Amino acid sequence: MTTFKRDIAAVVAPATGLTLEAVESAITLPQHEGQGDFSFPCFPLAKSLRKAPAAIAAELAKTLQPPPGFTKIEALNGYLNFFVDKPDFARRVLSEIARSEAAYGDNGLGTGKRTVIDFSSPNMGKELAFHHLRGTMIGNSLSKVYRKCGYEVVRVNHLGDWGTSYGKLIVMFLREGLGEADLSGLTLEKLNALYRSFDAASKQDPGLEDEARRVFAQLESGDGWFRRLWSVFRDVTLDELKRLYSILGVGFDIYMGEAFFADRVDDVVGLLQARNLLKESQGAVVVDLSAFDMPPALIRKSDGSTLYITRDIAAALYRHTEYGFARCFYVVDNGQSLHFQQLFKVLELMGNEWHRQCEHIPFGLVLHKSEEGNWEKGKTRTGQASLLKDVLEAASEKILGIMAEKNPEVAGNSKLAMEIAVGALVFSELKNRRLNDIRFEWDQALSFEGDSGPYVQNAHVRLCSILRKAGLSPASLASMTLEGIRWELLKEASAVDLIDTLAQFPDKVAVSMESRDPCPLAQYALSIADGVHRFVHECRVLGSSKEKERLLLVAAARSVLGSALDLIGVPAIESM
RNA sequence: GCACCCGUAGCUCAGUUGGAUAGAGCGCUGCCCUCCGAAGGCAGAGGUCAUAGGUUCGAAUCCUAUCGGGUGUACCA
Repeated sequence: MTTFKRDIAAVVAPATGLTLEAVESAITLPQHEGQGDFSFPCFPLAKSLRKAPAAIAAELAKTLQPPPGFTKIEALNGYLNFFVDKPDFARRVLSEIARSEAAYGDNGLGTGKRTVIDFSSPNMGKELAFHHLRGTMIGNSLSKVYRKCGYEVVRVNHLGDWGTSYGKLIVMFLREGLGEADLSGLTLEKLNALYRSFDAASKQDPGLEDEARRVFAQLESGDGWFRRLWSVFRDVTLDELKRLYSILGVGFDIYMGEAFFADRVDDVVGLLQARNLLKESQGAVVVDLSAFDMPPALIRKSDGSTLYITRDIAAALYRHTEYGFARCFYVVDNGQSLHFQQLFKVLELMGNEWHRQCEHIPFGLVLHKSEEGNWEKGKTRTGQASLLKDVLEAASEKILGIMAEKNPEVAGNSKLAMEIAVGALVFSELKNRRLNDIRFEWDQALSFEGDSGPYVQNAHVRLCSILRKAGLSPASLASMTLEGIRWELLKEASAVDLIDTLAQFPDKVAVSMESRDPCPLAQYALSIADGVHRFVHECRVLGSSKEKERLLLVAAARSVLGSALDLIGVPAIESM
């Protein structure tokens, strides 16, 4: 794509007096038929040339020679429209895809740089709710996209395994008369129930909150029994967590929770003190941020225990010295933006120039309908938010029914049903821009029609099916010879459009990276699927006189669609 | 009050370093399986891009204000 733009720039720049870069970045892709394949708008030239844009375009169209690979240049509405030589375009695009395969779309933007991506990061003792899927899959996708751009990526799960919540769990555990003997059979459901009963009990007895804080303070100062309970609670949660991650196809390089940083907070306090940033206020130790129009950062509570910003400072310092990151991303919901503003400001005040390399990647909240009928942030503890495992299960069950109805060959394949369920749920999370709030409704979450994961997966399935019937494996692109391919035969509108779409993949990868949003790639997967469905509908592949050419396009489309699906975390299945 | 985010078709949303005639899906009206998978394709209806100003040759996109919705705002994470 960029090589085509560069070729155009080489012709246009000398004639207009603009730089190559200026021309290249001004070139756009036209939307409508008859406008060619690449356009250069002549409007900015009107002032310097003191001529109407339409006249400039007309004159340039007359005098310029089409660059190699182009057939003609036309002027229309003040635009200079460039028409590619279709067979040559097909040759260049498909050859490149065939040559690079899974590496197609790679770019070296991040070569030699390391990026830490902190995502998912759930709290221990609580079930994963549906809304955790968003951050988890955005982080998962971004880590793949950044890897594709050459970055070395460190995926960190910053577990919420420290804090007053543990005081609450321990208080309830003891209140219910449980002990060592009950630890072996402990489940995450039970821990969740403890949270709920704590909430109920503390409504009756507000003193319980204080007790929980006291217990946490004891835990933090090293109480052995409490430490033992904490450790079991954490393990129980982690087991269930990893079960769900494996269903989702998500992996982490490091599970390092807040507890790990708990005994580094004294160092943080020391550093803050050395910079003379600390101040006592209402019995607590804070960094005053009023000069920056922000509430103070609470470093230590009045009972001496720490808060999560203190541990986040410790974690940032640790990550910087340990990984020497070029970038450190925090994929956390938009509700925490003030926290991250405070965190980055404190890092700056501490004299860390690298605070600029830290970035909050916020995403919109999942809203649930309250009893009053308002849309608001769901709460796991009140049971208002839906659990991720329940949604996954309901989705795969429904899909199992659809499979039995549509394709007897795969009926009863529950593993496949789960892959389709994951594809559906993940795709619907990522097809919209990450900052949009999402309203959770069961019938919408379980809707698999239209622009959905299954639709995109189905396009991949059909390509695989054609390749299979041709006696080829889905990944057979590499083994196909380009010798004797008659490129001019790929001339039907659906074939031409599909090739055009495939050519855009590298640009979409870069856009997704720059915007730190998987959405452009999800939308792109959708447009490949559209193109695939139209192509296989219009153009018979097997047994056609153009079988060799069309089979190559099928294999190339399969390869690019597979890459796109992989980047957004939707399973690229081969039958359904 | 202040801060962050959102407002595009009846509904859910793409489109955003400013470019030509604003696009999908769902729902609605029809059409297409002796044809590699119909979880598909084709056609139709549906829009003052929240509102009002501004910048510009050009604004859904940038700036300002207003309205509406979500979230956060000192000892939870």
